[in-house]
Amino acid sequence: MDVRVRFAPSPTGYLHVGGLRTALYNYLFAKHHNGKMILRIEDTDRSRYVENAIENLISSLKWAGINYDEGPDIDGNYGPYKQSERLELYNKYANLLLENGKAYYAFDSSEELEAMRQKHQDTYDPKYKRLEMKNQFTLGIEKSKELIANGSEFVIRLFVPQDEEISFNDIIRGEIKVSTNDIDDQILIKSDGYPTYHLANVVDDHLMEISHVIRGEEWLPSTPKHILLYQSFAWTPPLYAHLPLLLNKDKSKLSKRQGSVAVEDFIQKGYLKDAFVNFIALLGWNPTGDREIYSIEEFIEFFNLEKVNKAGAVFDIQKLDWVNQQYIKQSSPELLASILLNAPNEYNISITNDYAIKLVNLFKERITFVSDIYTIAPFMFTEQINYDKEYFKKRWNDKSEGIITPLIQLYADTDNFTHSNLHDISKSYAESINTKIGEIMHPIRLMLTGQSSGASMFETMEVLGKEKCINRFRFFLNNVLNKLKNE
RNA sequence: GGUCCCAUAGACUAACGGUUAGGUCACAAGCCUUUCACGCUUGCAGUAGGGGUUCGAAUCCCCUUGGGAUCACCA
Repeated sequence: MDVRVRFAPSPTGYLHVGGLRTALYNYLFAKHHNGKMILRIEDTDRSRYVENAIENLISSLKWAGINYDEGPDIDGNYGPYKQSERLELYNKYANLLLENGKAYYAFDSSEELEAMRQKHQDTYDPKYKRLEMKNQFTLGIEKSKELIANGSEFVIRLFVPQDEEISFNDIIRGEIKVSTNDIDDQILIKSDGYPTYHLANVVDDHLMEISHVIRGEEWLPSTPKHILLYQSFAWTPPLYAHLPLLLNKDKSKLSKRQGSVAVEDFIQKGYLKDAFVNFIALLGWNPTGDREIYSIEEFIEFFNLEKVNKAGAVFDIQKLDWVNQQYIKQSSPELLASILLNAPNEYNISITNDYAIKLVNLFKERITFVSDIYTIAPFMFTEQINYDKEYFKKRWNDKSEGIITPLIQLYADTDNFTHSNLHDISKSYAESINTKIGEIMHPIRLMLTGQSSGASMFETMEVLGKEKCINRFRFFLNNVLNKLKNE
């Protein structure tokens, strides 16, 4: 069997991280089996139309490297790939069900439906009461057709039989059985002529020859309806795999209320694509359990639905950040430099690629995001050094000025301003005056950076360059030191 | 409330029915070091509870408890 899977989001504004995980698993599964992945846009709710939503969705998928084979922007033999462009199809198949007695017309207003639910509120039974409402059964087929001919609004509902058992085999969860007595007479075609998810989904999956439906667990309760639809059409249903949910800290379904859920938010925060994908892939599935970092090729090679977990997984930002750090450490300086150069920052200077490469090499072991360099090392971008009183008290003592002044002259006298030479000069100087190197490192860092800790000092000096270092030393001694002492 | 799904440490997870229940994040300590990180080492911490089946159960079955999803002319 040819593997054909689909990711079928509705364009409600942005791609949810749960959606990305679903898309990713579809992609990994398709690639693993040399199959095809389809992107289908489920835009059958006109009231929820959002400008640019499809473009956002696609750009987030592309960012993550999920390259589907067919979709609204990639032609295939099963298009169109937007449901709003397939309306005749749904109506055609709804009519087929009507003719076969598997579906029927109904004319209830939203007020009447509301009243019906109110009436059965005590038993909490909101299912459609076929024999109590206004439809083809209570009005008769003649009257129904007359109403439609006269322009009455109508919907088409699925006729759900009594006392039958619907069962299907979920790849992740095994056999699931539900009685038809628990299934509602679902609306298939809305009064605006658009299909609901259930009809459109089944018709499209069939016509697009989808072999495996891999989707979120929230769809599990409506899968029996879909099976019933397949049976009503006498079609063979696809295989199903319902993925565990991504969860908030409190174990509820991951939602906007408890933090970012839009993939674009994570892009904007500066997560590396490969890191984010790596983290998402391992939420609910792990090929071995003793590795945390995999390439996308390895994910494709190892992916299998059978090993996907059943229980939901909490989306833990702390671990995401750790994964991102791992990727920063293993990324090329060129890549990191280009990210740094493109990251927004508050400094009105333009830095060279060469300088950016030096910066990422210097700081990449102590950042979570590349752009952190701008916040942890302002002294690399501006001469406006902020000298903190607390740091001064911590890193400067009565002897510091006497120790540092001659050393500055030694630095000024060398033409070889490399970290190793600076280290040698400093070390032999410290030995000559019989002091520990820490006695000179701390004051130097304070003078140059205003900070009490940070990256390797001599490497920092090399990146900064001789001229800036000497100027800052002198400026500090002449203009800053007395102020700090007197504060 | 009905229906369905789920249950290994705080979080992510591994474990043909046979392991001292393994790895990772977080947390703690130590080492490294000019500081802070990185790294390394060590530690803390788990099979929800109760019954079965079995020579043997985290693993299979049942019950309880707990959590979640879903029940729209939204997807």
